[in-house]
Amino acid sequence: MPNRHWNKTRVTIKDIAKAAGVDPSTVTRSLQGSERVKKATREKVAQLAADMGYVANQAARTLVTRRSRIVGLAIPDMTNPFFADLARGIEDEAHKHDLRVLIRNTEGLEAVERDAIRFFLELKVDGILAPMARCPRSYYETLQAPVPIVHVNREDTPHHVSCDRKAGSLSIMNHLVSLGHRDIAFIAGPSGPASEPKMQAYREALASNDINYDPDLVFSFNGQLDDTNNIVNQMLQLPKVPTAVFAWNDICAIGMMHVLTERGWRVPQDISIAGHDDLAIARFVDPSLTTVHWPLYELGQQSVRYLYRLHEGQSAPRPVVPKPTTRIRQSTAAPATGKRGNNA
Amino acid sequence: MPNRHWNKTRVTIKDIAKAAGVDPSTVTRSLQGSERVKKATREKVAQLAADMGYVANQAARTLVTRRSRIVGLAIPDMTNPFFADLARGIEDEAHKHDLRVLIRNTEGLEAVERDAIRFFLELKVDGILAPMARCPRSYYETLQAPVPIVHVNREDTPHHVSCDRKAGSLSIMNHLVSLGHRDIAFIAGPSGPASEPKMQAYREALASNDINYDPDLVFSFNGQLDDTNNIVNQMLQLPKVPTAVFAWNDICAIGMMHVLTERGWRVPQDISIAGHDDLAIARFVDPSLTTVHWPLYELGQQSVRYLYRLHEGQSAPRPVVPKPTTRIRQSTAAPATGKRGNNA
DNA sequence: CTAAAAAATACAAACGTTTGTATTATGTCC
DNA sequence: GGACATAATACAAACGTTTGTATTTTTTAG
Repeated sequence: MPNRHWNKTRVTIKDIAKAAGVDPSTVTRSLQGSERVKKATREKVAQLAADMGYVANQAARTLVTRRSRIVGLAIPDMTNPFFADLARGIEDEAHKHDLRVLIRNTEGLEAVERDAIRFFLELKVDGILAPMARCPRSYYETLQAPVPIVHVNREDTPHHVSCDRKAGSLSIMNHLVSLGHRDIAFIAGPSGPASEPKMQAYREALASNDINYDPDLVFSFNGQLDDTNNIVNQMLQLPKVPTAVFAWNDICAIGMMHVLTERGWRVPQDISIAGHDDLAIARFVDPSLTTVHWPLYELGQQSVRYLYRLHEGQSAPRPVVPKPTTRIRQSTAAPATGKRGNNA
Repeated sequence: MPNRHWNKTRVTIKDIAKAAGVDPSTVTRSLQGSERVKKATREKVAQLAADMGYVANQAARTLVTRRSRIVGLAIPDMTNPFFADLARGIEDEAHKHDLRVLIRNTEGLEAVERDAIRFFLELKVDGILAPMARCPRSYYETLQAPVPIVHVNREDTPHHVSCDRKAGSLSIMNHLVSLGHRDIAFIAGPSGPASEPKMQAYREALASNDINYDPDLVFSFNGQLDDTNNIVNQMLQLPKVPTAVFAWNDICAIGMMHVLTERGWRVPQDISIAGHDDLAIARFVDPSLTTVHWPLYELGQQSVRYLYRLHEGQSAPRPVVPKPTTRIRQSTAAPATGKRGNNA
């Protein structure tokens, strides 16, 4: 017969104390492994706790200690593999500091993000990690949270861990130009503070190579794979189809490669495609994707380390994260000279 | 100057009470919107709370109410898009019951899964959702948790929500047989309780079509995209390369299609590939993937609903979830008659 | 104007830990 | 065997809410 009474009395530290014939405080200290309590007692308590199925009450613990050893992680879109390496870095590092990571999905919506932050604050987490947070800087500035909130991949907030957001984009743009491309499309991401540096890099690279900026060559990607269809449609209708594309991220780049191939365009012969992030799949697709390697794992690690320092009240120099680098693969080549695409 | 003192005194209900000149109990009731307190007082308190930047202490709340309005979600692999729809269903439904969802990654490891469960239990969540949990049934049976633990996509545990795990596999196998295939490979997933029904369906389908079961045609997939390379390698070394593959899931199927294409094998002309789950990408790849549509969103919804019922102590009939159905697309066709592959 | 009913608020205990301090038991040394 | 140090344990207050009950205030009605 399945258990139908969920509110059954739980085993508390007091119950163990009673069973062991000691004071609750001795039980706590035993469970903490304190040297202050005799080894025999410690073992007795441990045994009893196990036998009685004791489960600590984190709520009570948090209440009195005022710390939870939990860090909150607010993630826009769990399914985006971009967060895979990042989360791994975060969890690995958190584990080293005996911290637990709790994730909340924000769906990339400001309202949900705010709810998530508030939720974490109510939970009395020791700190909050917010990669690619969508809420404006002003929100975080006025928040005055009692625990550190560290942003990842964003540079305009009080506490953040990031790496040179323009360097990678610049060098991949220069790569395209050096191959001979002049009509280079840029696919911007969902708008927000994270979006600007790439755009800036795009324009700077054009300028420094004496190429005019043409707003018609800038498209916008909503983050969903399906959207690449629309983008390609728009792009192919241009009087002069660009010879290269610098896409917002690998997802976008791969999606576009797919659609273009379906439409009979060969990558890189007819059109070059470059991505951003260097997700695991980037090496795996055909042709393999030229992209910017983004040090996600390190960003994750460093952000936890930084958060921890702040929480400990230590002076916290902004962490150093390796520079992004370009990975030149097969999806980029010199522009075609003759007819391109399937309208030949 | 950035805030360096994180342990600064927090605003509590008592502070508000003092400021408003009322008792703390009145403040709580005001914040809860209780009719028992005068409207004017309620508004005054609300205003004060906002002005003073009050943030409730969930720990204290949980301690006294013995419920947290949080459900824990232990997920093996966040990056697997399989969980995208599932999580969406879960979060949508949870929201309806004013529950928050907290996610913890288990990396598909039993030890981490156990830690996650314990962690949730200590956090005094109202219930735990464990899709594709890896720990053996015995673990959950003996756990005697004080809150309901509901498994999703698994049928051997006390509380679970699932749908007919064999029906989809059977019908896709029959589809392959009806196309004329007799040498059908099966790619099994990471071992575990979730793995068996598909395998059973595979064998049953073979048996009912008078096809001998050949253990050489069964491979094992570790869940990582890269692994499809090894699988294809092994498969192509068989004296008689199968004409169709029923893959563990869409990820596996898509990976294999990719590798096969690289090796010069055409899908479906040279070999048919069928997947399982019907992820969003399944429609998008080329050729589009024949697969089993798995009602993930509904599973997510129902599991929360079921969990909630259990938690409320209500009688909880096992939820009904729509049957999985097959989606016949372009990756399956009748077997080739002549020479296949690139060794022609 | 008073008594009773209703509305609004105050009181106090409880939830399960942790931790500083006080107390008791044990051991050590001359 | 006493004086002391040390080890082991007990005591008690606190963390910030919630909630049942008691109390006060206001309203209503006769």
